[in-house]
Amino acid sequence: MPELPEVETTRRGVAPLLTGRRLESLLVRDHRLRWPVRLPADLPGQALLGVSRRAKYLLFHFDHGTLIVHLGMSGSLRVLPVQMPYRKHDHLVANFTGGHSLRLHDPRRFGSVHWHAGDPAGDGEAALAGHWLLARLGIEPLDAAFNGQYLKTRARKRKLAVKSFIMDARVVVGVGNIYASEALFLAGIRPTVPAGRVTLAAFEALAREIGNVLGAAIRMGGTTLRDFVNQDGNPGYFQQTLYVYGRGGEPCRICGSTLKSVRLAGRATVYCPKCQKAQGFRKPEC
DNA sequence: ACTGGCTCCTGAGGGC
DNA sequence: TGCCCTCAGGAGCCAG
Repeated sequence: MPELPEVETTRRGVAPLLTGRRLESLLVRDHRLRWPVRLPADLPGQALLGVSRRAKYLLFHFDHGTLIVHLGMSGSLRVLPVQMPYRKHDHLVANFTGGHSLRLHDPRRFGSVHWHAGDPAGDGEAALAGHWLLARLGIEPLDAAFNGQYLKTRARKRKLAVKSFIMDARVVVGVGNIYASEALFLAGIRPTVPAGRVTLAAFEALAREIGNVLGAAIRMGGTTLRDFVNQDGNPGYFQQTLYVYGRGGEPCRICGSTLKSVRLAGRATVYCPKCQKAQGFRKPEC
C-alpha cells in the first residue's frame, strides 16, 4: 500500500533512470484501472523531461503533456531491462531509449493513469495544477506552511474525527491510515476527537509528528533505492516501529495499556486510551 | 457546506 | 492441503 514516502521513493528511483530518454513504445496490457486508460497515439516519440510528485500522484512530464500516475493501494513501478518478461498484473509497459522498460504493476487496479495534454513551458504548469484530479488537493505535509496554525484554521467548526480530518486530501495530502494513526499517537491525540475541538498546541504537535514520521520514512526509503531497479526490497518506511497501527488488543509500547480498536469512516483505527487524550497531553518517550 | 457510506479489486490470512 | 469467508485500503462520488 504505497503511502506518500513510497511514492516519493519511487519517484527518486525512477527519475534518474528515465529522465532525458525518449519513449519508444507504449503498451497498455490492461486498460481497466480505476478509470479506463486512454493515452494519445503520439505519446511514443516524446522525451521525458522529468518526474515530479503532487500528493500521491506521480507526474511524468513529456514534451507535449504529462502522464499522471497513481499507484492506488497495490501499485508499483519498476524499471527493468526491456527483454524481461511481463509479470501478471503488469498493466502498463513504457519502453524508453537505452533499453529501460517502465512497468506499472497493480494487482488490485485501484491505481490510475491519465494523460494531460499541454507543453510544460508557458502556462502548462498552471494548467496541470487545474487538472480535475489535482485541482482540489490540499497542502503538502512537508511544505513549510503546513503547521499547527494551518490545521487549526482548517478545522474550525469541523465536527468529524480528527483522524478523518487529517486523512482528507483537501486538507493535507499524503497522510494515509498508517501515518495518521502513528502521528496521532506520537502527538498524544485521540483519533475520535472532533477536529474542531483539538487545541492549537495539539495541532502543532500533530503537524510536527506528521512531518517527522513522513520525513523519516522517506529518508529510510532512500536506503532501498539501490535495490529499486532489480527486485522487491523491503520498503524502508515499513521498518519504522509502529506504535499502534495493526496492533489493536496488544499492549501499548509506552504504558502497557491495551490498545483500543475502533472504526472511523470505515477505517481501522487503533489508539492507546491512556496515552491519547482528547486534547493531546504528552509526547510519549521513544 | 459537511459528513458518512459506497465502490472499485485481488491477495492474504484465519477457521475448519 | 484446500476451500471459503472476511478484510484491507485510496480516494472520488453521491445521498442525506
